[in-house]
Amino acid sequence: MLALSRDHDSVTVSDLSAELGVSKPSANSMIKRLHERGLLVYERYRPLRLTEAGRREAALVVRKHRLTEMFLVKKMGFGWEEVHPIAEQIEHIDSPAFFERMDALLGAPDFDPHGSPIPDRHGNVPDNARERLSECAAGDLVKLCGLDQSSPDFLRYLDGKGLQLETVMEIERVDAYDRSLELRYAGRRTVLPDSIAQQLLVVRLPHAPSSGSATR
Amino acid sequence: MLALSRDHDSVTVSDLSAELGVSKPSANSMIKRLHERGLLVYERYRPLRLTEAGRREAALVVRKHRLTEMFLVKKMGFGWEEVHPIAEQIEHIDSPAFFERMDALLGAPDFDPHGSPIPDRHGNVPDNARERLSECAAGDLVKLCGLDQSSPDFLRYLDGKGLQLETVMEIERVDAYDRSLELRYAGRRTVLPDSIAQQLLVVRLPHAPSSGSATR
DNA sequence: ACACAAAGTTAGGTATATCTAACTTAATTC
DNA sequence: GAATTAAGTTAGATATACCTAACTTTGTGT
Repeated sequence: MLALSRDHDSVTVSDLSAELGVSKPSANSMIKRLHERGLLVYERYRPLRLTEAGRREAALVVRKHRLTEMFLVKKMGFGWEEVHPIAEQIEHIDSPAFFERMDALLGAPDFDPHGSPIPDRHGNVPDNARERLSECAAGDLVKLCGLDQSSPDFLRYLDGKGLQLETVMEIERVDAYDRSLELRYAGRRTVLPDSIAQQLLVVRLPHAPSSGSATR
Repeated sequence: MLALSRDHDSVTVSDLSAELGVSKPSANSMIKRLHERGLLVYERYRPLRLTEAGRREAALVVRKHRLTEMFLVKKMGFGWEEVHPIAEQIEHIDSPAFFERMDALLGAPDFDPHGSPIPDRHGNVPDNARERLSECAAGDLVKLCGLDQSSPDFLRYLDGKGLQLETVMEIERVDAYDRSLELRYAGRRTVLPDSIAQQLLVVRLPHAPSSGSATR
């Protein structure tokens, strides 16, 4: 529900049934159960919305998932492309102490290894203003800080380009016709198609001082 | 099954049903399912035995459980009395890579935080010759290396006595009547009742050289 | 405003895992 | 060795989570 409501503001029974790989009647009865638990707003034939309690409960599961991904990468040496299926299982472990310990060992991180925000223990999601790389202009200096999608293939593609979170990139040129970007970062020069740039979330940095001008 | 077959050599339906907290018919049908999967030997009205395949499969779950306990204690800072319920959940995670990583980070330990042996990745259980503290005699020098029981209360009791795995103890005196033991270790002198000593597994060490005699 | 397609719902069926109650087999005691 | 008791099993009920097929509602296009 929470994932689907990011894109479309209201979610349909069909969306859920497709997402979960179950029939529509099955999705329907799950929805009714969640409604009885007060986690979503349900009226027959109407689109669905999470209640605040539902959104919070979902965010707490997301918190466990993303903390786990971070732990797997930072403390256990996994690559960012392998952690999702493991975290999907561990997120269902029922032990507040376990996840609190992870959080503490990681230094209470705000973002997971894919740059997605980790909700706090009350279900509030930290939000930083990020924009898509595809919306930036030539001359901009930006830092990669999130991904719109985290499929293993995509992550390996980025690995192949030497791109990681926190990589600082300078946009050299934007092609007027296909909107592909020519970038310089970490001593390389790369061209990314617009389709990829749309999936990369960045923060804009103050422009690099070309001559030696101290900040301030 | 595996846990129960440690004590009694053959296991009964009632034992299992009591252990699992389900009715005997439920235990019975579980047993039949395991029999169909070739994991245990079952004939109507006869006692049960694990097959070799069953014993191995069970040992691999125990491996995951004990590796997890070790990881929680050594890498995440939990106390030995808190890890069992968490490990009971994590042992069911389906990810060979996850447990391999744990094993590697821990340096392939042979024993868990309670001194119980960790089966290897083929389901073989390392066995070291251990005996009960209650069977030792005055004058013996022993090292605590395992527990027969690991309930949180028992573990906290041991914490209170300053007893941990690897603690080396000298047996000062064994009471002829109640068989309680007077011990010296870590700068303390303690009396343990026989009921406790029966639960402590130790290895016997060569006697302390009272005068300066070099080993060899 | 009506028809029609898409989405949502209900009804009813199947499979599974549990239970209780009744029955069968095995083991023990006199 | 027969009777009694404990253990094991079968039969049948209940609850749950899914399914397919049939039906209802909504909303859109002409």
